[in-house]
Parts: sequence; C-alpha cells; structure tokens
Amino acid sequence: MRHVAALAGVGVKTVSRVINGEPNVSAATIAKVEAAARTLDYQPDLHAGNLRRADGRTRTLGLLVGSVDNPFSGAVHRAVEDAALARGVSVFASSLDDDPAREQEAVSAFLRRRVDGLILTTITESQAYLAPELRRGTPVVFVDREPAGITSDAVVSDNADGAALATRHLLEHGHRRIAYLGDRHGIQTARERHRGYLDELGRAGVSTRDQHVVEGLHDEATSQAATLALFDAPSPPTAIFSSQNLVTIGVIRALRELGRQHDTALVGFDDVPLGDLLDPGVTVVAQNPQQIGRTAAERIFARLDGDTAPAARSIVPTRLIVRGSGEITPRTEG
Amino acid sequence: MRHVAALAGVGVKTVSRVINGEPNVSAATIAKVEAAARTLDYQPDLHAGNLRRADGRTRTLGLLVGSVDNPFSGAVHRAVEDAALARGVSVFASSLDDDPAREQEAVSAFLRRRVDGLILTTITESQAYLAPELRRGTPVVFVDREPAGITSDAVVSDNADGAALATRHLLEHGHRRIAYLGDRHGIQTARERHRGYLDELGRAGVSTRDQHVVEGLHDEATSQAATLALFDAPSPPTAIFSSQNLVTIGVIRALRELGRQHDTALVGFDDVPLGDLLDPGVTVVAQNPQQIGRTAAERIFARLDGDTAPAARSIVPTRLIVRGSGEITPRTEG
DNA sequence: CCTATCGATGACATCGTTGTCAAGGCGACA
DNA sequence: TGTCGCCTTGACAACGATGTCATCGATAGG
Repeated sequence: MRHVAALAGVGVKTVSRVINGEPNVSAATIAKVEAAARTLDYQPDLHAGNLRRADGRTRTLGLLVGSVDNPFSGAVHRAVEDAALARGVSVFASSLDDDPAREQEAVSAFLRRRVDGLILTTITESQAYLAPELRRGTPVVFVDREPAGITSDAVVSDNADGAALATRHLLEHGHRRIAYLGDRHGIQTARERHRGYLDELGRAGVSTRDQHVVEGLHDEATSQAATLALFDAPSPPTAIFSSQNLVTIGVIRALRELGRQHDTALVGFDDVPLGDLLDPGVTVVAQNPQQIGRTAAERIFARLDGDTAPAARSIVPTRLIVRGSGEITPRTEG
Repeated sequence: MRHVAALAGVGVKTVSRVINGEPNVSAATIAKVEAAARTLDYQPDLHAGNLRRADGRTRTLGLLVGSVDNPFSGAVHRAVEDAALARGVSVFASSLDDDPAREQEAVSAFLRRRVDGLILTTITESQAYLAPELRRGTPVVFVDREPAGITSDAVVSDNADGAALATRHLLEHGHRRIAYLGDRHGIQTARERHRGYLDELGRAGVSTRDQHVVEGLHDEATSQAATLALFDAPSPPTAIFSSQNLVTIGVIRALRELGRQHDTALVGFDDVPLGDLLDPGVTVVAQNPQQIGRTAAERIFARLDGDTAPAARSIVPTRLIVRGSGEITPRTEG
C-alpha cells in the first residue's frame, strides 16, 4: 500500500479510502490511485487490515467434515461454500476422519487463523473445550452430529426418525429378521440410528434380541466382511439396515459376492452415488446434505449479524427413496 | 498476548518466546506463561505474527478445483489436505464451476488472504494475470488443466494418451462407429481428449468424418439428452467414448432408458463411483486424483523450500479399468 | 576481587492496514 | 470581503505479533 501511495503521489490513508470505496475522495485522486494499484498489481492484505478494523472480521470460515472426499461431506461443503461466496467469505475445509486428535488440531488451526465462525463435525467425547471461544463470540454450528458437553447451534438429520422409517419400510415388506450394520456406539449419529431401529422394532412388537447387530463399521471393507460373516452364521437376516453410505456399499458388495442381492432386502441410511442405476436399485433414507450445509452457513451468518437467540437444533428431514432393494420380500425358505 | 503477559507477570516478548518454543527462557518462566496461556485459553494470532515474521508465511494454501462435490475434485482435495496437514498448513478450498469470473474471484480472495501457494484448476483463456504474483514468489501449480499464457508447474493426467487408450480399446473390440461426447473445445482437457480420440482413429485408418462428435457437455442432463439424440439420428454409434465422469453417467442413464446398455459399448474418461457394481460394469480410463493432489502439494512445498528448477509438467498416468461396458462388441444389424 | 561471558528478559520499532483527528482549500452566503 | 462549513487529504496511533538490541545478574576465569 505504501508503494501504491508513493506511485500515486498521495498518502496511504487515501489509498486505503480508494481501495475500500470510502466516500470523499476526488475523482482525480481515485483515478490516480487505481492506476497505481493496477500498475503494481496491488492486492490489499486482508489480515493486516483486520488487525485494526473495527469489526475484526477475517471473512473466513472453518469447516470440518467427515472427509472432503466423501459425497455427503462434499455436498455439505459445496452448500457452505456457495452461501459463503455470496458474502465474500472464504472457507477452510478439513477432514475429521473420526480422529479426535485431528479434530483438535483442525479447530486449533482455524482459531489461530481467526476464522469468523466454525462449522464442525466432531468426534471428541465432549466439545467443552470450545466454551471459551464461544464466550469470545465466535459462532459455532455443529453439523451432522450434535454437540456434547456444550450448548450451541446444530444442524442435523433426524437420525432416529430416519432409521425408524427405514426399519418400518422393511417391516412392512414382511421382514422380521432385520440386521443392523453401523458404526460404533461412541458416534452420536450411529447411536441415534441404532436407537431408531430398535424403537421401531419395539413398536412393531418384534423381538430385538434375536436381531443381528454389528457395530464399529465405517468403511466398505469392514462392512463387506461383516455382511459375509452374517450369512455364515445361523439364521441369517432376510433384510439389512445399513446406517451409513460406505457401510451400505460394503453390504452391496457382499450381497453380490454371495449372489443374494435379489433375495435379501437392503435399506441404507444416507444416499449412495448412482444408487438408482444399480440392480437392484438401492433403497435409502436420504439425507439432505445441501440443506444441512446451507442451513449451517445461514446460522453462522445470522449469529455474525447479531442474532442472539438461544442455541437451537435444526432438524433436516430425511426422505425415503424407493428403488428396489428395500422392497424385496423375505425368502420363504428362511 | 498482552493479557497473558500481564497475568504471567512477564513481558510480551517472553510470552512470544514461550509460545514459539524459542530457547533461553527459564523453566520457571515457561511454566508461568503456559499456565497463564491455559487460563486465558490463549490462541496466538498467526496473521499478526506474519506481519513481522521474517519468512512471511501464513501456512495457508489456496486450492481451486472443479467443484468440491465432484468425486474427482474431492479426491484431489483430500490428497492436498493430507500433504498440507503434515506441514501444519491449512487449505482454502473453492469450486470453479467452469466460470471465469468465479476463478478470478477465488484467486483474488486467496491472494488477499496471502496464501503461501496456489493450486489451481482454471477456465480463463489465459492465466497471464498471475504473472505478477508468480514474480513475487508465490508458487502456483496448475492441476487437471495446463496453464495458458503463463509458465508454471502443472500436474495433469495424460489426457490425449488416455483418450487414445479408450478409443483403441473400443477399436480392438471391433467398433468403427465410435461417438465422442465431451465438454466444449475451450476446455483444455476436453480438447486434449478429443485430440487423443481423433489421433487414435486416424492411426487405425478409421474415418474421423463419419463419427458423431458432441461437445459442450458438462453435466448429466445435457449428456443424457445428447445420447438420446444420437440414437434418434441415422446410423447411431455402436460405441461411445465419454470424456468426463458426469458425461459418462448421463450416457449410462440414456442407454438404460433406451434399453441399449448391453448392446452399445461405453468407455468413460475418469472413474465413476460404484462403476464396478453397475450392470454392465463401466469400463473407464481412470485418472489418479490422489496422486495428482499429492504431487501438486509436493511441488508447492518444494518451491516454498527453495526449489528453483524450471517449471515442469508432471504427467500422472491413466489406467484402463475393464469392467464390461467397454468390451461389448458391435451389433451385427448396425 | 575484578572482568569477560552468557543466559534471561523486556523496551521498542516494525509489519500493512484502518480509525481518529486536525488542517488546508474552496465555495457559499451574509 | 470575512466567516462558516464542507470536502479532501494526510499525520499518527493502534491492532497483535516478532526481530533487534540493550540491560541486568549470575557465573566462570584470571
């Protein structure tokens, strides 16, 4: 900026005024400064300005998602980006990988860079460590998983309800042996989905004790292996509820391997890419990652704009997408 | 930092020393400062430090990809993130959407935030506007598409070669009417892939004039419509080469709709999620987005570490994945 | 016992920008 | 013509950190 001022033959403050479009600068001066800025390819330093600027905003957001190469996370990210772009805000994006240490590092990296707000998917047992930051006024919105040990805005799918919907769908097609495959109980969404599954079985008066429940699955390989094991054991299920997209894919692979994809029903939680093109099509309870991302960004910006309403949980509805795999009826021999 | 210094009863410079692990601070002082920092939940301001710090590094990278919710982009992003994380560098990620204005805005947003390096996918006709920044020493690595109007590092797939590979595969299965479906010619990768396709036809002595070539496709819907139109026209192709993942998906949908997925061969450029689970499996020339991202990040860090070798283009090999759709032989009636 | 040396510490300038404030110039109006 | 007020402009401090340098005290060596 000093160089621009020197070249234009004006003071630095006048350059600042021109760059920021402040009023009360003569047209001739504006022209001189703009010419100088162009000549030097000047880009103002947002962070230096921030140091002194009244609002102290970096126009930057920190986003932590499951993994930036997961389709669900990618869709959330994209929605956040679009909302942010409209306000001239840039987005730091990081992957959680369900690693508590990675969460802490990412949050710390965001805070050291003074982001205006945090949109977080978490895996730590408690996010109480964020309390001081919240008190300082940094808005935090939790996405996908609800916070623990702290109160702040959250935007989540209706996990229990969606899981119940999936389970009910299978029950209505006559299934009574419905396996549950999901991630470990320590993960809030997995817990909720498992609860929804159990609740629905209970409501239908179906014993929950005889069901196969496999937890701790979070990638295709383990899920595929678990599914194969299921059919090696006595009284295999006639239907499977898989509670996450990668788990669903693992189940599909296993059923193919066993040649049972047409006689074992499957409903997945969270949509699967090209799920409609598979044979059978994959029936899922789809989340709405776009809406989750958009809503989260809107919450952040509302907070930044001064909204002081109590922390709220936004629940984004899930939707059953019928494509074939969930409508298979139980094997009679079974 | 002032508050920490006051609470610990030391000077700010001493706090700075403790935070940065500089030598020559007594153990007692370190303990006092760390206690004060913990009490106040102090997070150093990376950008303020940067203003004065000798190296002037923000430990931040700008990444511009096609779209953060595209699987290819997501994989690139993830690889960049992992490489960056190992060096304590955070990543700004933005989507290009093949919009030149969006490119300029994203780059400008990155530069105003003083990123240490840029990893860019571009759509502008020339990236000469980056020359001043390059001269200032900011490393720029182009990914996926090569730069125009400027010389800098690039990491790309071997597009022409991969397209030729796909085309050859179809030729070897007896096809002589091979349609090309791709994006507009203005896009460097599309141009290269089209060239590889034409070259391979030429090498095989197959007329390139009689082939259906549809350009300007970049999403599922337009690609699907274009494919349907192809089969409405005289002498439809017996095989299709689709030059991008979303285009491939559109083609698959159209072939399904026509019931021709088993009698029309298809090879796609860039892998398709669950391509192995479809019927028929989708034969593709797969790129290696992980390696592209990793290599790009490595180039950036090498430049930051002082590598002054001339700008180089890294070519990441493609790989033919045979899954069924590409091995269909021509219809005899056709 | 005096001095050279070194470790520990803080005062101060500085990075690039913006908020505050004062000053100069000019036109309008009495 | 004098005064007032507005428009335009720049000097200066400040933001939160780090680089430089001086100071102080302790320790070691002669």
